Formats: sequence, structure tokens, C-alpha cells
Amino acid sequence: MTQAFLPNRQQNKRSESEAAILRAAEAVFAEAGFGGATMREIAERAGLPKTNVHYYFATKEELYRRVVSDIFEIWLQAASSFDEASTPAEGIGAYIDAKMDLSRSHPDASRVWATEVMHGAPIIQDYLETTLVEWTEGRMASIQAWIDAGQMDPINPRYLMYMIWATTQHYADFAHQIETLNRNTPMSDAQWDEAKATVRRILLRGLGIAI
Amino acid sequence: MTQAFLPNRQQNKRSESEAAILRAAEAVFAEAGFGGATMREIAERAGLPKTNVHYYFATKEELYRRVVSDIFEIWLQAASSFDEASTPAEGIGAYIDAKMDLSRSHPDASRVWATEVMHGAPIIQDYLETTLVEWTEGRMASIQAWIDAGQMDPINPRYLMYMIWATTQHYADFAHQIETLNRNTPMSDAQWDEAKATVRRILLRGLGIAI
DNA sequence: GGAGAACCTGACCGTTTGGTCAAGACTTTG
DNA sequence: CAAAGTCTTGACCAAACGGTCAGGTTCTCC
Repeated sequence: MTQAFLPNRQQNKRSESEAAILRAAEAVFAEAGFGGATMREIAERAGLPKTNVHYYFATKEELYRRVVSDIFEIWLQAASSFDEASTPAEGIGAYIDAKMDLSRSHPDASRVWATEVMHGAPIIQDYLETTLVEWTEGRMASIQAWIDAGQMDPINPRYLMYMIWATTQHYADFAHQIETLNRNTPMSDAQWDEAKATVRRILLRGLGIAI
Repeated sequence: MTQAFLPNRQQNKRSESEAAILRAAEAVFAEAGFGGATMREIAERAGLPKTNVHYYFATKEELYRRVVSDIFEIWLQAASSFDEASTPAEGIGAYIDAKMDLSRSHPDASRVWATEVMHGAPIIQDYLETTLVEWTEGRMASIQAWIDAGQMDPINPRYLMYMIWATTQHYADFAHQIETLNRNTPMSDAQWDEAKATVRRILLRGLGIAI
């Protein structure tokens, strides 16, 4: 069915179709959740017959799993800045900025992730228990080191991580509510910059980090 | 069908059945979203035949709307402390505490709300545009008054509201993820207190409010 | 150019869904 | 106790769902 080595032309077609399906699936899953999404809708948005979608992804669950794990990769990569920084102002500040940028560039991804977790992570529980646990403990250790060096206030790094995730992802997950409260207008670039600066400022000052 | 004035005994039965259905519905909608929830499942959890559920709530959408608007009421009432306070330390601090308590006592409610908003608020858009807009502007005015009085740092009250909502609701919406990261153990009372204190401390200090 | 693999698709299927219906049981009221 | 309203229920239905299948088309490689 799926061959490891394909000629160029077919490989392009495959990746194009797959990519179109994945894009459509991300949007539909984000809007309707796993249960509310239909393969019909995904196929239509991808511009393909439903049967063709099943050619690339045998089941709805397989497609969903692929969408969610792609998102997971993006999330993890957003934190590279964390380790390259020597001061908490740089490290935490850059992480906040990176997460805020992701909330604007990939809001659907954030919503799919949020829905999956809210429903008990039935599909990606194994990722949570392994990769996310390890990743989180690594970042917590970095924060603890800054605390031990007296570079920021002593707080439990765990609850700081949650605060950063919550505040930044909120702008993706609750974008519709935010837009409604903004006179039914999407946030402008200026508003976005102000929101980003406000989040950054309050968090850093709240941690006793000079800015 | 539904009578305004019923004898006591029947009124009790009605309210009991309705309440059981609403409880079950909140849990099922929280777990599966609107699309993934089934009337069968809701009926089973309420301990009633499916037909009986339809006797009280004609359609799935009507039941859902009732669940969501009940939640909306709870949310709004959580902010009474806001206006009764004279200092931002009291007002904002008490609001954070109240929202954190709600995240622990009514996590399903928060998850249903989050799912509804994430999917574009197809059912309760009118609430958002009227009640929530008014309510939010009222609280923003209170915050602005504290800023003008020099009692806290000058930040845009709007983005502060979002931060408070995000950080507190995160503990309900992402409870499953938090539990997984906590060695698959629900947060203990002590951990909860620490999380609450951390959120409160970081936000208040971040706003330049002495604590 | 022909064999074989990869890709595409319309028709179809069993299951589950939200919702209906008609008939029976219980409660209240005269 | 009987009539009227309220509540409960098993059987049923059309529609929509995820998924299958067999047959056709396109591409690559020898």
C-alpha cells in the first residue's frame, strides 16, 4: 500500500494530498472536536472524495492521531530558546514570546490539543506520560537553577509552567471569545503586541525578574 | 407539556429528574463535546430511558443550551467580590481565589464552556455579545480606577482579565494533563493551596500590588 | 510498450444517531 | 372514584455516520 521509496513525481503527489488532508483535518477537528468532525467534511475541504482520504488514512482515529502528534512536535520545538539562555529574563521571556507567536500562527493546532486533553487525552496519553513529562521536568530544572542562583523569586517551577501555558494558549483557544469582546474584530497587530508585552511584563515582574 | 404551577410532589419529581439529566449532561458534554456526546449516554448516566430525557428536553441542542447557560450564571456570580473591595489586593486577589475554587469544584462546567467557545460559541454567541461584554467592561472600569488612583501598575485591564481567566481555568480545563504531569495523581489539598498561592502571588506582584 | 505498482473513485453497507409515537402508569383534583 | 393532567417507556424511523469494495486511471521502470 504505502511504499518506503517512491519516484519523485508520485512522492510529490502523495505529500501534497497528505498535506491537504492534514490541513483540512486540523481545521475540522479544531472546529468540531473528534466526535463532531466528519470524514465527509474533511474530504470536502481537502478537495478530495472521501474514499481518497481513506486511502491515505485508513481510519478517522489514525488521521486524528497523526494531526495531534504533528502538533505535539511543534509545541516541543517552541522551547529551544529556553536552554540557550543564561538569564531568566532571556529564557522565560523568549519562551513566552515563542508561545504567543505560535498561538497566533497555529491557533487550530492549539485548539485541537486543548480539546484532546480536555477530553482525557484518549489518543495521546502515551505522549503525555513519556515525552511531555520528561520535557517538563527538564524545563523545571532550568527554572530551579535560576532560583537557586538568586536570579528570580523562589516559586514552584511547575506552577509557573502552567501559568505560561495557560496565558499564552488562551489567545489561541479562546480567540473567538477575545474577538467577540473586541467588538467582533480580530486583534490588530498593535493590540497583539500590547497583549504580548502585557503577558511578558506581568509574568516577569511577578517573578522578581528585572526588565 | 410543562406547566407553570405544579403540585409539590410532581414539582419535586420534575426538578429531580431535570437535575439528574443536567448533571449527567454536563459530565458527558465535558468529556465528549457537543458532537461526541450522545443522548443515549446522557440518559444512561441519569438512570432514565432515553425517551424520558426527550420528555424534559426536546432536542440535544436545547439540553446543551440549558447546560451552558447554567454555567454562565455561575461564572458571573463568582465576581461579586470584585466590586465590594476597595483595594486591588483585595478585589483581584479575591477574584483569583474565587475562580480557582470554581475550577476545583466545577471542572466539568469550565470544560463545557471552553469547548463551546473553542468551537466558535455556536450556541451561546448572543450571551457573549451582550452579557459578557457588559460584565467585562464593568470589571475593566474597576481596574482602571485602581490604576488611576496609583494603586497598581498601568497595564491594559483587558489583558489582565484574560490572564486571570486563563491561569485559573487552566486548572479545570487541563486537569487531566496536570494530573498526568503530577505522576498520575490528582492534586492534593496542599498542592492545590500552593498552586493557588503561586498564581495569586505572581499576578499581584506582577501588577505592582504589595502583598 | 507492457507489466506492475500506486493512486483515485462511485456505489454500497452495517451501525449508530437524534428524534418520534402511541400506549400505559402514576398523581392530583373535583 | 373518575376524569384530566403529568410522567414514563419500548418499539420504531429516517438520516448520517465511518468504513469497504471492486474497478478504473495514472505513473514508473525494464
